Amino acid sequence: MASQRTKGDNRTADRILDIAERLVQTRGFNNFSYADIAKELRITTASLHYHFRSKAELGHALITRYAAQFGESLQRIDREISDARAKLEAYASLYASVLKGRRMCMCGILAAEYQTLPRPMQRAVIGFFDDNQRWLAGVLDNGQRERTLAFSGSADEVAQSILSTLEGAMLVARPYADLSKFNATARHLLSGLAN
Amino acid sequence: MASQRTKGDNRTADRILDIAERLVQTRGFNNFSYADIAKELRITTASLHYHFRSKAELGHALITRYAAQFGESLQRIDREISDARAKLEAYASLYASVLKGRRMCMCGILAAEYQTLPRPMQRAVIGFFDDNQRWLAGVLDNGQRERTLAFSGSADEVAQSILSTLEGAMLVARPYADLSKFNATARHLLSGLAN
DNA sequence: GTCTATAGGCAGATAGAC
DNA sequence: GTCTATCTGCCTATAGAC
Repeated sequence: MASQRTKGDNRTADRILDIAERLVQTRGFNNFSYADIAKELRITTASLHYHFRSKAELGHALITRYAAQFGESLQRIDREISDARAKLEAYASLYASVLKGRRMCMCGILAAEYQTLPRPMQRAVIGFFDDNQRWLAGVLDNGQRERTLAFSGSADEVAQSILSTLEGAMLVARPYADLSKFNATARHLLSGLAN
Repeated sequence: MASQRTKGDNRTADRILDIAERLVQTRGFNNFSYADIAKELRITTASLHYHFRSKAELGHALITRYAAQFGESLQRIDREISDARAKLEAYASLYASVLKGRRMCMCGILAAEYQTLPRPMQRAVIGFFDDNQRWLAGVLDNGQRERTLAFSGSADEVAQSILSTLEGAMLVARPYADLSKFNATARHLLSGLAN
């Protein structure tokens, strides 16, 4: 199918994605409508369908863009920080900054709705988690070799554990609107990896 | 308002709650309908409204019952297990058994939808988390005194951390339908509290 | 690219008979 | 307690004019 990239001007498509992204991260994929976006953007829902033929397609585009942006953040960490422990702290800060906006990690909230999502979105959520875990495992491996990190079990298992803990910390802290609840968990998590 | 408790026979109400509970834990509160329950129970949606006047009321009853059952499980742990570390393992097993049924913790999935929930349900979700954290903090305090557990930071912070980690481990593991992913995180979590 | 108009379905909820 | 019938509203999506 022709993606919106093939259409000349995609500033509108980007603005749609911006609004939809915020709505997904605050309300979940099934709990916002084309009407919500249309109202905010001051266009009609019919126009939205020109940019994204279906909500499923919009949803898939959302995850794709989100994962790409997150990947860029990880590359920036790799570029600017060499110490493994500092990398993990920067990683946790990515989550904290999302939570600061009263949002969940997009794939965290989609994981909660997983069984109601269209297949392509399900696969993309899994892909996001896999990418994160792979990156974390790499950081952990390096840290262990350089003796700046210490942990028992495999790097994969600990990577899984870090991802889960940060997602859970966001999930639980958000209803309280209390960033310090998140930070306490992140701090405890990282202190367990100190050498 | 007259709750369904005041009405003579509440076997039907209980069956409604059983079905709705499973639907919430697999799909989320906003992603199932009275029609779903009605079909499974072979009654009409109009009859459902006799037992629970509104979906909001049904949702509140769901959390209340879930929290009460969970509380009973905690009491049973307190009764049957004295070692603090073994209590935490039993606590993690509660989560594992929920996940085994492809379900999320009810309040975990409701936390993801938090901003779309009616006020009374929001308060009940917070209450569930508070209760769990309080119980965990008590276990941690005892374990620290008896030197069977060791951790840095306050018992409250570590309790918060345990709750968050287990909720997150469920959230992330469920799309993979892989219990071992959950277990790896739970094991890593508890190993960090060993003495 | 955006609009009006509308289709077709599903949601939660209520009235009133039995 | 359960039913039929119905209401109102919202949802995603499409046809076709501009």
